[in-house]
Amino acid sequence: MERKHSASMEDYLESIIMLREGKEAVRVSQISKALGVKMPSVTSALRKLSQQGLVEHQRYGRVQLTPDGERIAKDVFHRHEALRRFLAEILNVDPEIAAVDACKMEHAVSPATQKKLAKFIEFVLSRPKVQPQWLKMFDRYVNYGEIPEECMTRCLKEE
Amino acid sequence: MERKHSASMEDYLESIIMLREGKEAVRVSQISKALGVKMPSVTSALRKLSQQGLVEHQRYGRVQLTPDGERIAKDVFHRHEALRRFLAEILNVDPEIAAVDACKMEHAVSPATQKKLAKFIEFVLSRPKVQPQWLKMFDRYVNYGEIPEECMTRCLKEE
DNA sequence: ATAATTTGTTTGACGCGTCTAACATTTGTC
DNA sequence: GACAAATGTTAGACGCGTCAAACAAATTAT
Repeated sequence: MERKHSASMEDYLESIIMLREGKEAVRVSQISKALGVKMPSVTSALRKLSQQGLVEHQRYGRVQLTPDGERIAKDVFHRHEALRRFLAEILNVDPEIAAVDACKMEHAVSPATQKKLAKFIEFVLSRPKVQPQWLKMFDRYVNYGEIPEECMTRCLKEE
Repeated sequence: MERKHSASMEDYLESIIMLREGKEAVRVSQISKALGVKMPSVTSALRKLSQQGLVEHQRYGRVQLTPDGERIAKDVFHRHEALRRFLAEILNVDPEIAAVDACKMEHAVSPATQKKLAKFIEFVLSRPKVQPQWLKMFDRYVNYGEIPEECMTRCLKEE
């Protein structure tokens, strides 16, 4: 689980796995568009990833992940999703902003943190009876400040 | 609140404000050690920050933040602290790892996210009666899996 | 099937942040 | 105060990731 890849290379791998959903294979132009970089950047990134055995890419052809590349791409994607969901569904950050922030933060999350974060999201969101009040309370706290203790207690007792 | 500074430059500013605590002024060597870079890197970063009006630094002299630099440094520091506390005190990530992760993530947090995150930490930690059970429950969830609903209810009713 | 368009690659350049090696200044010591 | 040690700077190089310009292949339209 050593994180020996740069943020950029992780972004390329992640974008490949995301673009591939449903479709057969991925084109350079798609990656370029998805990441907001020009095509030469993609070409050169792919050469590098190819040398590292993470993607398959023949000239003018489609791009595919090797098993190793797939593994890493999924890992990055999971980090991204955990962060995005935490921001959007728990902190109630605007979805657009949550996605953007998650995309930058994902590269900095250690395995230990990732594990805890994933558990935390489960913990907070998985109990449907608790979750709505809880998050509503938080939202109220964000917008209007402290919540009277008695209200807190009353609401939570309803679980 | 436009984030127009690189992660590196933010790190330099943050390290200056952190090293300055208590002491009078900050030396290049201290920054170098704190950030794990060689002194020439510090010198060149300071030149850049100086041109941008964020630090005061005369040759062979001490380093100080300008009001602008101070503002930004504090902002970075607050992001760092919010993340570190979230990871360490809520997710219960190992403190060392939490600090390291926070230090890398801090550059990716938008103002909107920062605001919500700070509120969230307050919300979770500020009510001393609720907080210990709540976090203990999460910890148990992390280590042993799902918690029976009735236990959950019983524990939370105690608030 | 040939021309026009879209897609992809190569080349060479640049900015950023880092480093080493060599040099300069300041500080501490005798 | 001179010398040694510690501290800081300059100069020049490098890796990374990006880009624009020029070129090449593949695709689409006529």
